Amino acid sequence: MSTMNDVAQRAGVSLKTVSRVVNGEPNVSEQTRRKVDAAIAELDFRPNSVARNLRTGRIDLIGLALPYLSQPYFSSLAEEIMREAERHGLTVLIELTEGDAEAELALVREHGPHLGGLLMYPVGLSDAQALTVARTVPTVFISERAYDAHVDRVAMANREGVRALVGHMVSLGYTRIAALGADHTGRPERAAAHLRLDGYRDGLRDAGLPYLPELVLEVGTPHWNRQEGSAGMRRLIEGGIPFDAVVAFADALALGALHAVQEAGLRVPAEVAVAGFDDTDDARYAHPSLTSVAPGRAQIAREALALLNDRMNGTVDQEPGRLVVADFQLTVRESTLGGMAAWGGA
Amino acid sequence: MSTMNDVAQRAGVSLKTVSRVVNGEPNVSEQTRRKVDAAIAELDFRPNSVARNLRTGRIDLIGLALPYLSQPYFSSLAEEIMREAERHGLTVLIELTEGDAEAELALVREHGPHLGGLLMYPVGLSDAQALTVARTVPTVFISERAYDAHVDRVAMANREGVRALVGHMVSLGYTRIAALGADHTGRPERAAAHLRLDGYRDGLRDAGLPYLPELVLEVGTPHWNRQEGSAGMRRLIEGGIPFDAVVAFADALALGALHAVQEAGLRVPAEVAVAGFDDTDDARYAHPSLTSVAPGRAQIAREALALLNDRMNGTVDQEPGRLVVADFQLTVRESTLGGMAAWGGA
DNA sequence: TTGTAGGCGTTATCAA
DNA sequence: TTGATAACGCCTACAA
Repeated sequence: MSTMNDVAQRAGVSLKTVSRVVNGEPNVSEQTRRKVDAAIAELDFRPNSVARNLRTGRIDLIGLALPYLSQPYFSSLAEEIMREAERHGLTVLIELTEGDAEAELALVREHGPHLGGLLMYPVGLSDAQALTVARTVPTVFISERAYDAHVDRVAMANREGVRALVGHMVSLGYTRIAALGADHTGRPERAAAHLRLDGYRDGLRDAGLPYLPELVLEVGTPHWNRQEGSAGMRRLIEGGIPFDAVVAFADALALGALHAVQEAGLRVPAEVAVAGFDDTDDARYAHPSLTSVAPGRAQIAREALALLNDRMNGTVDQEPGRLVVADFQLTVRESTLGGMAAWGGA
Repeated sequence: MSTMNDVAQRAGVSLKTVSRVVNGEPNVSEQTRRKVDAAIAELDFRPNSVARNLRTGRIDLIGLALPYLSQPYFSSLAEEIMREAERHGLTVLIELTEGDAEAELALVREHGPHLGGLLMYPVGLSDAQALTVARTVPTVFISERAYDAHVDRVAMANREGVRALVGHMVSLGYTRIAALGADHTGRPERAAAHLRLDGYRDGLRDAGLPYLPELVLEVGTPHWNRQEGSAGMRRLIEGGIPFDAVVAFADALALGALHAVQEAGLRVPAEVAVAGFDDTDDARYAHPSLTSVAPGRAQIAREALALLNDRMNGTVDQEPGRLVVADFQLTVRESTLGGMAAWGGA
């Protein structure tokens, strides 16, 4: 690799002049600029970002800490974030935490000081630990859980999204709407479940429908997967409790429910309507295709990077602790609306 | 952040002595070492890797270039690679190419010179471009396509895997076995399709079965998704060509096929057996659960990092161009074996 | 066993 | 508009 020095010699100018041209600074004559540009091209010079970072103390590398990459929500979130980071001229270093507080902390201890910023989807972190993280490196959380510690955060419209889902069901004439995925442990890391249940209650209230505890299904583990969804739905069916719709708090739960409902010989949506949350690809390709709430992944990525950028550049005097809630979108498909769309369609 | 200088002052020793302690070099008295360690702890000193890298020219950062992250195969591969990289003390910087040769090259131009190594799943790269990449930075390809340019490579057992799949079908008594996902364009970037078709022929030959072109289904696009699988299968069914098994070249195709077969009122596996390739989570959770070939992701990650590590450290005198083919595993589930396993089981 | 001098490639300072 | 010189934090070579 050629260095700035090589370019300077070749162009017959000083080091600093090359630096000026490279960084687009003013006060360089057009003629000099051309000479330098030519030399840069000839030598295929590329600035050494390591050296640049050392000198400026600014780092164009941000960390992205996620529990997993193999779950559709996280991998598509990661994709969006990487695209957005590129727009900001930032490079993304991905770390997996597996949802373990110790791993989340270790990562920050290890890499934090050498990162320009950090986007984290915290799982196990306590309030105190969250503060430690945010003190080590400019941080933005992507999380449904609110932290006491003041950290900038981007969240989904959990409550409003489910509320709209229930409203949609009601508008189609369904009245005995089950909720799938509730949590009654009250543990803070299950905030998404709590907020979505709140939204479910809101939706019922909007419609003047009663809240029936027997229609609210908890699932065995905090993992919202198809098996849990399927098992939960089977319990409801076997319990003989009448219902005509299911609002699941995640697409995976909804897909499991879909399976159990169909296995029980019930037609979807003629006899039972089903909807999910997340709008994953699986929802689009399911049979029937699944109505779902799209949480605005692109916006989440955009907002998260905007907040982080502010912090990194110090271009904001507001205290950390800002909250942005992304807009959601209700994506209606066959599982609530019937056979209008073709299988696999949007 | 405190620097080595701060530590040196605090401990009352020279900069170099601190450096020795930090890097675990010999020739430091136990007493001095303790003094320095104490100062390091008090100041919470962490070596600045930027400065270190600038000086040593060695970088513990590797790039991982993938076309997408939102497809299950790539996200789970990325997970495995990150786990393995951590074991090697390497940090992973992920880049998305979207399968575009220009993006693949740009990424290498931009970041290549400042990376310790690169793992790439090339898609659009020509032979000449592959050489450019490998010259810029120590590179290992994860790819089914063989490049003329000598670059180390890790691949799946495409041919052997499908051959085993066909053998499995034959052992269960199926004789009219369709292949789904063939490519007759011969384009090099579709090497996986070619090799898997070879494996299909091998399997038939092993069993003394004839190769019947009417049972070999091409899909419309190079994208192996459910819709393509479903459409392909429908063509076969509507064509009235008798068949009793389907070997799909990807799980997504198999899942689409499963759907089309069931929609046509055929029972799986009683009337038609179905199998895929990749062993994604979707295969495990499908209904019926899908028999598939597990391509050995963990081993692919392990071998790729082993090869890359060799190159980065120069601990190998072999020319680049080594090839490692990962072991595969046939995962038999309900879609070929019947209702022995519970839905959602392994 | 310990320390000094110099330099990695870039940007910042200040003078010309 | 340009350039000489110092500095970022660390490691290597060599000297003490």
